[in-house]
Amino acid sequence: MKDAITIMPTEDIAGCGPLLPGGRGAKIPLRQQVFQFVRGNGTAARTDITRALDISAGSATTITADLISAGVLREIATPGRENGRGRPPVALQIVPDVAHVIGIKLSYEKHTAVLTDFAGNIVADVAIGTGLKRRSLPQFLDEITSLIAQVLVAANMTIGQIKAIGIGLPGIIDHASGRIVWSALLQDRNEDLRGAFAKRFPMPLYLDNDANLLTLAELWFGAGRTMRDFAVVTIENGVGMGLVIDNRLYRGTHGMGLELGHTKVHLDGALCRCGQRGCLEAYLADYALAREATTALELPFKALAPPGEILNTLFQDAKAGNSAAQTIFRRAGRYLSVGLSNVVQLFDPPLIILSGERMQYDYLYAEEVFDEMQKLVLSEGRKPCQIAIHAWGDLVWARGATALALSALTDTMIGGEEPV
Amino acid sequence: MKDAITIMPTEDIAGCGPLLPGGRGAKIPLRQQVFQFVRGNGTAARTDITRALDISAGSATTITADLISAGVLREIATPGRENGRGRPPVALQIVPDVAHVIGIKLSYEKHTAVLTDFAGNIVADVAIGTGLKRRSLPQFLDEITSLIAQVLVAANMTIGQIKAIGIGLPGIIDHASGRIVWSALLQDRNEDLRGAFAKRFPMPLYLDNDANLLTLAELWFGAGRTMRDFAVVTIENGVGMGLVIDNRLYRGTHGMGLELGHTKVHLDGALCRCGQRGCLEAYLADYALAREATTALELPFKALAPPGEILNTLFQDAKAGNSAAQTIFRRAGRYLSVGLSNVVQLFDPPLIILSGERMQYDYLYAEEVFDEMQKLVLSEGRKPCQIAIHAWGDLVWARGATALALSALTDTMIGGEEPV
DNA sequence: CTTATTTATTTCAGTTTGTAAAATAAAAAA
DNA sequence: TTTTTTATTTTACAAACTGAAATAAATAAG
Repeated sequence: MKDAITIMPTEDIAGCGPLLPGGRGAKIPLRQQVFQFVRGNGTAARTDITRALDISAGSATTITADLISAGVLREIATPGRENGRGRPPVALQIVPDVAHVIGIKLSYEKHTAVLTDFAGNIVADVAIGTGLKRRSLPQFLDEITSLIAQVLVAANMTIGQIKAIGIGLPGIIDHASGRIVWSALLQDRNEDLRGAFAKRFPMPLYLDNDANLLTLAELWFGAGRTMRDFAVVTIENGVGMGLVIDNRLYRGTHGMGLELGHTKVHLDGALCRCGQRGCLEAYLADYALAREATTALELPFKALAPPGEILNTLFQDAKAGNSAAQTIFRRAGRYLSVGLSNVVQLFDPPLIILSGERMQYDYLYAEEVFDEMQKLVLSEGRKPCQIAIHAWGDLVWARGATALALSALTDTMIGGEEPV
Repeated sequence: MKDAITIMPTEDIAGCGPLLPGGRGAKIPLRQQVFQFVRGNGTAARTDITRALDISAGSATTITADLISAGVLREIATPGRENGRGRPPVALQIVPDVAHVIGIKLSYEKHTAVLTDFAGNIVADVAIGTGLKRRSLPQFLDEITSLIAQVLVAANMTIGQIKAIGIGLPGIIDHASGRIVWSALLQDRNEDLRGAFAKRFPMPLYLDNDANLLTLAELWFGAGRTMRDFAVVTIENGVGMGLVIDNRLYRGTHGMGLELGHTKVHLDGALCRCGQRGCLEAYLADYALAREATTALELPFKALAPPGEILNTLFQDAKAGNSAAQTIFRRAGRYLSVGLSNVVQLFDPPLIILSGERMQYDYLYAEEVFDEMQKLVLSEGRKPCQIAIHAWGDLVWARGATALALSALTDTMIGGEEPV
């Protein structure tokens, strides 16, 4: 079973964006396919395009000429080949400073922002802490404005150079309308962030929830680039999930599906912060573990200690051999197996990426957990689902947000539809 | 909440097949769109096509002329309009006897077959009982051959007129390769039914599992025709599920997802016939209820009584006020709530169709069950998921199989890809 | 140094799949 | 009859490609 688990390196590859064309048989115009291919590979010659996309050489010439005259593509000098016979290919690349975008992740304790160029290269990033618990929309906008200002200073750029902004936050977000249906960060519900943003800034704003941001980050910069279908599961404050089908993010019909954390794994089970009982999250999320920890470790009741700290103590204790602490992790691990097996059973992805910042508790991500997961799955004739563990830096989310902005921006600049 | 539940009539509408074009922005050729539109509506004039598909009148002329000369479409005399002003539209329809298909459902106690024309009209149907438990592939093929022969006799047709055959059966079926990875109907696993079939019959064979058949039936003939996305859940021998996304059947990556019956709803819970514990099916399927019934009703241990009979007794007892019997249904109902809420939580469909032959136990399909389901779902800003209960006759499955055959046949006759 | 060979790119004459607008057809109303 | 209205057909033309021949730019061979 061990070979079914991969610990992913935090590699640094050229190019960004999905490397496969979108939806089955979907005939997106060659213009976009070419653009995405070049962006995906960093640089590419016309022949590469011809071969990779299986189009005629004539089309490659016409389309690249078109994109070059549109200013989004350019030829670059190649560092002389070593063993070439015929006419040398001339490499093309995205013109990086045609446009820039900012991606923002808003969270409970820290907000981050990343500024990238049109080719997806990071130009600058900033992080700010926040003391606020729940904010009004104007306060929220002030925080966003401040983040934008800071990252512009760090990049030594002006707001006019930013052509799109992507924002992600936990909660129920309506991607299509740009409204925040509900979020623990805000005082009120159903706030029209896009509308309010438009009164302060000229460029378009794209919103999504944080799990989708992470999934997008995997699709654009991570393990999912070469995968047509995969699922992403993340355990942080809650248990989040994202799904890519046919190289595009699947958001559910109303854009509020994939709430893995609130699927029920026990009738009348443990209490979840959503008010329900038996949610997967109530066995796995940091607050759930912290809750048990206060009992098991006979900690003094401290309402003020952040769950993160309690968990670290708990983890140290477990490592040191405290069997109560170990039980807590072990039970959580079993529930993780159940949750993952349900994902496999329903979505049948070839790969599940466990992704996020806090992929650290070995007890949760132990081989036995994945072994048990595979056992819980009907395995008649099934290829076992691969599991990849991907620990990113804390900029993942914001990078995902830049992907959101970039893909929308590409839509408007190249025309037509892109596989977000 | 009551308005969120619909009991569907078994209507009889003209036309068949999905009424909406496939995948988002998917540019399927107009030729196919036109064909599907006419088939979907039963009859349609060129103007209807022009307006509905938003194409130019010229294209309508060209394409219909093309389809007419290909022999798949024809003009029919219209029964004079009542209040028409201008030139009367001339109606077009699919030529029904260009081709015929047979759809077959193979099951534990009964096999059914339906023969339809190219427009999807039923020409004949047959059902045969079967005493066999587990068969060899040759025995299986003999049964299929016999069904085909009988339905041909009933329709007074010859095998040469059949251009495609669709077959569905419970188990793990590889739709793409036409192999039966595993089925309780067969002795051996990984049998190449398509290959074996090809040695006896000249026409192509399309295979799928029974839950997908039912979903296809809803998409082609039932409640799903006007829905872009919906889920189908069926409770029979097991708990099955199907999903339509963007007007096409979603099969999971390896074509073996959507095993709702084997998602876990209880760690170390009730024993399922799959060998695992805590599967949803172990609380809901007929064998699970029958298992409890033998305890509660203090029935003599009868290994021979079929679950259906035991269940009927149980149901009568519950109706008569036996509280043990009622508890059994009530618990099953609660688990159904949990299963459905998990479906909503993960897939977020606007509609779940509870479909199948045996939608009869009011205790399971009571309003309270759906009420509880809605309560189990995170409902912040969410439109409540509609529930429709659709009790079909026992030909549903075989009709779904004809849809499988018809859609593949259309592919080859009209060219290109269809949203199966 | 010149010529062949090889590989990359461009040019150019179709083809396919549509559209838009004018022309034609067929009916009811004036 | 003539007008009006709606349906269908015709015709010219555009967009997005393809395939094959022509051209470019390099190395290898003589």
